[in-house]
Amino acid sequence: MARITLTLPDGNARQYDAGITAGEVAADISKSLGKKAISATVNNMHYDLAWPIDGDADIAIHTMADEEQANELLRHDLAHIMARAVQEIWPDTRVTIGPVIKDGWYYDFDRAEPFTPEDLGEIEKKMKEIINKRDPVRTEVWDRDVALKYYEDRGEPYKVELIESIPGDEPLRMYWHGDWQDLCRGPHLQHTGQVPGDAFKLMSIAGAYWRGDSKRQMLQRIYGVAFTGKEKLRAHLNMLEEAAKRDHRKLGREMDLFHMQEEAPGQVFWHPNGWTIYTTLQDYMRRKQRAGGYREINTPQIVDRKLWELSGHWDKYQHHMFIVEVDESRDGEHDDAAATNKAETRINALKPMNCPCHVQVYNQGLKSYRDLPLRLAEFGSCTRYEPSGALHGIMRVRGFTQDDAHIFCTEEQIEAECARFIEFLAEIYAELGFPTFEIKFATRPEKRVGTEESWDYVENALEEAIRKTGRTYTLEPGDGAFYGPKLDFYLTDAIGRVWQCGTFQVDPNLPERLDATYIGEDGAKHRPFMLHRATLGSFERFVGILVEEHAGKLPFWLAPRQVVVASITSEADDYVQEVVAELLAAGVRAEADVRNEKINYKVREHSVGKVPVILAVGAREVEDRTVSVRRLGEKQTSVQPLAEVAVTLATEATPPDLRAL
RNA sequence: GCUGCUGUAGCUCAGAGGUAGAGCACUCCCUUGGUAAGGGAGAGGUCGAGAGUUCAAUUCUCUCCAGCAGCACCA
Repeated sequence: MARITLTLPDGNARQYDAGITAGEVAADISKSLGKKAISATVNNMHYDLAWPIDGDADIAIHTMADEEQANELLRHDLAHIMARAVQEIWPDTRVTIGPVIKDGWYYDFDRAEPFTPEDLGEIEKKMKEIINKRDPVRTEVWDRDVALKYYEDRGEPYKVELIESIPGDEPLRMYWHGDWQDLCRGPHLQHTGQVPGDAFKLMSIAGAYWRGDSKRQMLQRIYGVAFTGKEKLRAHLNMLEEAAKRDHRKLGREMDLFHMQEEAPGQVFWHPNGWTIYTTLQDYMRRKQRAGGYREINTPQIVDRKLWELSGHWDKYQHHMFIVEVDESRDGEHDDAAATNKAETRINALKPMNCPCHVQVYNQGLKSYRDLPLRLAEFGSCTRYEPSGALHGIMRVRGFTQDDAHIFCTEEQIEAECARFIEFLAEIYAELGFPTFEIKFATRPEKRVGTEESWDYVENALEEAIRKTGRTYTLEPGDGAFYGPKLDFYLTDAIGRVWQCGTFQVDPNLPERLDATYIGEDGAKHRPFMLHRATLGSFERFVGILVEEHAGKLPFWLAPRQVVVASITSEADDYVQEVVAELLAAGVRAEADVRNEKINYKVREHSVGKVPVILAVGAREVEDRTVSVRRLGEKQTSVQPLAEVAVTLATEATPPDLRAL
């Protein structure tokens, strides 16, 4: 029997017979470790205690104290336990797959009857029974034929399909939780009793396509969350509650930022408060872009289909466009007669993107290589017929405005423009309170146009640009557009949700289709590259992110209502107006509250409304020309001279790019 | 778009086969109150839209619309 050497994390090496299991190793190290062990990491692979180790390896034994591994195991075991529970309650249910995800797991089932929320309780109860039984977990490796036959006989077509999709040389591993069996890569715990029965919860039921393919069967997915202890579960549920409180749809209503209604699904009715945030952000971006070498333009909203046919969008994205048909023969007096005259009907589309229009601006007049790089920016209002199920508050809408720009440049300029953009974006994100962000680099997809050399060059330029900014990125191989690679910029909000905002895409295709050219140094016509880029993405989404990130308590300069001056007695009313006037003159968004209400009431109402500063004035303040300053979230107040407060607040109200250093 | 759920006053929600209720918000009155809800009165609803069953539908059934969760999508 061959001998192998296993090296522990402390560097200690031990000799064993090949084929020893991780569990046996743990027991050999110490009796107590043998009891506490749940799994092992063997050469960076998460190993089941029951799996044999065949060669020399680094090994680390895990116990429940190793959060990462413990979570993975217990969540995966819970997936199996849940599937078993479901099949025990409803034997006619077919099982499919059940992976571990962030904070928990899901399992997809095929069952004629829909699961109801009440069913979740029943399933949970059954799961707890299974956990209490402490059923042993057992694993075996099976031959393909045996496995296929097994699942065919049991009428589990999804499992059969799964096996057929697994490459032939991979071993098929089976796991049993008690008598219940599932095809599974593992690893797992040793018995069902190791799963903490009080630290999991079934969360929701939803539809999900088999194999993620919308053309295939829709299954029923049950989501669960699980942790190593019940305090952690409670903390997680608590976090979800907090997240719900800062939902921009809820805050949007509470802060009177915007509303949406049935007649215009996916489009925003901005109220004064929300529009203040929006325009403040837009003014800021306009200044940043001007300083960043962009020229701002504006292009039409409704464009004849001919242009979309030329650009290629009519072919591929027609179903995502709002089509506007206009009878050109209409004269306003004989609508009925004219409407029948189809020959004069003109078909337009609301622009779903700005790029083709920007090329039209570029194409006016001859361009020289001296004009490049030419950076054309537009706060472009776009309309897209997004699928109904995709809409989400103001984060995913049908009508939105991008902080869009297209940079026309030569191939050699791509790298510098890319680096320049990353710096541009990084500064803006930092000023808006997001010092860190993630870059995803999407490279050439399977289906693509262009030569390999060109892809090599452009991908290399982007990579080099990122490198020069000293930033890191994650590679998304094959995720690029069919015409070129792209960078996407992601922000993480205060509760860990990730949002795609910025983007940078290299496009040699559209200039080709729309025949954009420039005259080179050699006097000949050349084809420019087009770089699509957006910093915030869309104002709608970004306002939503800001609201959620700050739980409505926006930075002072972005807060729609910055200061409320509240009278304590009506004798102070005149002074209140004076204070408001002085603050307004200083550039602060101030308003008066001289309603016949107690100061307690006013403080509460404006605090709930997330007004960052409340200035209360009564007889004393009138006398001394002071104000009592109360900051949102703080209990104590301080009485300060009005003149001083006006200066302080005026400074805070200044956007970050205009502040003196 | 798909699966499931939901739609009652501005908001949060209760309700029942016989044309509706609470709290907050709103209006008016009293109260001039010192930092998170003072008191009283009043007004406010084709119960998402349409069709069907019924003597009778907001309630039951169907269709549509919108929203929510997830999936798919996000050029």
